[in-house]
Amino acid sequence: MLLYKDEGTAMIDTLKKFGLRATPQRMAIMQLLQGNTSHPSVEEIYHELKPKYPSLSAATVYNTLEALAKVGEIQEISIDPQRRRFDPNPRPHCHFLCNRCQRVYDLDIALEDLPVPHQAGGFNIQSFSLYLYGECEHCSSKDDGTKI
Amino acid sequence: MLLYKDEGTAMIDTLKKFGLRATPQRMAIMQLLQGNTSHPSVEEIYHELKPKYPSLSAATVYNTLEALAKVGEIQEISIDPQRRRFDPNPRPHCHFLCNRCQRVYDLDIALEDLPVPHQAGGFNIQSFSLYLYGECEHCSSKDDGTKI
DNA sequence: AAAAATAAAATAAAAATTATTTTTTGTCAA
DNA sequence: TTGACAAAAAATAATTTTTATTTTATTTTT
Repeated sequence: MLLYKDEGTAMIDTLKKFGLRATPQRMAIMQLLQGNTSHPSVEEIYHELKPKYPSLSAATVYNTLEALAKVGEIQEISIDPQRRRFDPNPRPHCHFLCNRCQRVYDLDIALEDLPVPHQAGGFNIQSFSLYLYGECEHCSSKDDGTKI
Repeated sequence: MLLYKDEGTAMIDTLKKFGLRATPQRMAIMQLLQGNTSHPSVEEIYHELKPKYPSLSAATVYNTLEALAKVGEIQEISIDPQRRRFDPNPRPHCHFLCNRCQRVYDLDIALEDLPVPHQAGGFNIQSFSLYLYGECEHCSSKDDGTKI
């Protein structure tokens, strides 16, 4: 889940555990994700790290995020039709997309209690996502239709 | 909802009702969507209609789908992180993405009964989607890991 | 019926993603 | 150890998806 006290070594251990190499690029991406609740896109991560890692490519950001998602350290969320977003918290939880400012928020709704079957109409259900849409507090408070 | 007995005139009426012009491209796209349960992407629609409408562009498919979604005649679904998909049935219902064959299916789970609040943590919730992931019947029946 | 205004289509451009190539890192035998 | 080989990851290049701009067509107004 990317929450380490002794960041450096713990991140290396996590990567090693899954047979992944601890490259500077990966470490930087993991560090950026640490406790990040903005659900960044590849572009956002790339843009933020590029200055410090001039050789970094967007493809590497994809590779790293996909690798981390594959082993369950982070999760990909597809609430935003425009781009893929990622959440460093891999535990199933609910997400909210503001129709005005397009920000994605975590929402504390207990998904465990949702009556979603494991089997329905011949489909073998392994996981699910609940995405909510509407207006966030900031945007709601602005009655002139502008974004925050 | 794109289910017309007398297709031509009914589609024209629907478009007129929303102040949209009944162009050949739009009619063709609406016709293709009629009763279509495959949740096609822009590319799929474009590819299918291009032979009959050689001047058709992908942008027009986008424009039409977005226009129809805006007035509530169809809905956009973001279950597939790889591309935008569309459903001619605009009523809220559940979708299932097969992790193996990547097909999207409609699922008959009553969303009305789901205990999703209208207000949570300062967020004003206007709509929601429930996306399920797993293996479809066809893929499950193949135990060798291949797609159907 | 012609001019202006609006809407929609297509083309062109940009952004997002994937495939290929290059570079780096690790492994194993000499 | 160290040099060749293999594996992994990074970067570049290419493709695909989406958006912005321009062109064409339709409607409205005179």
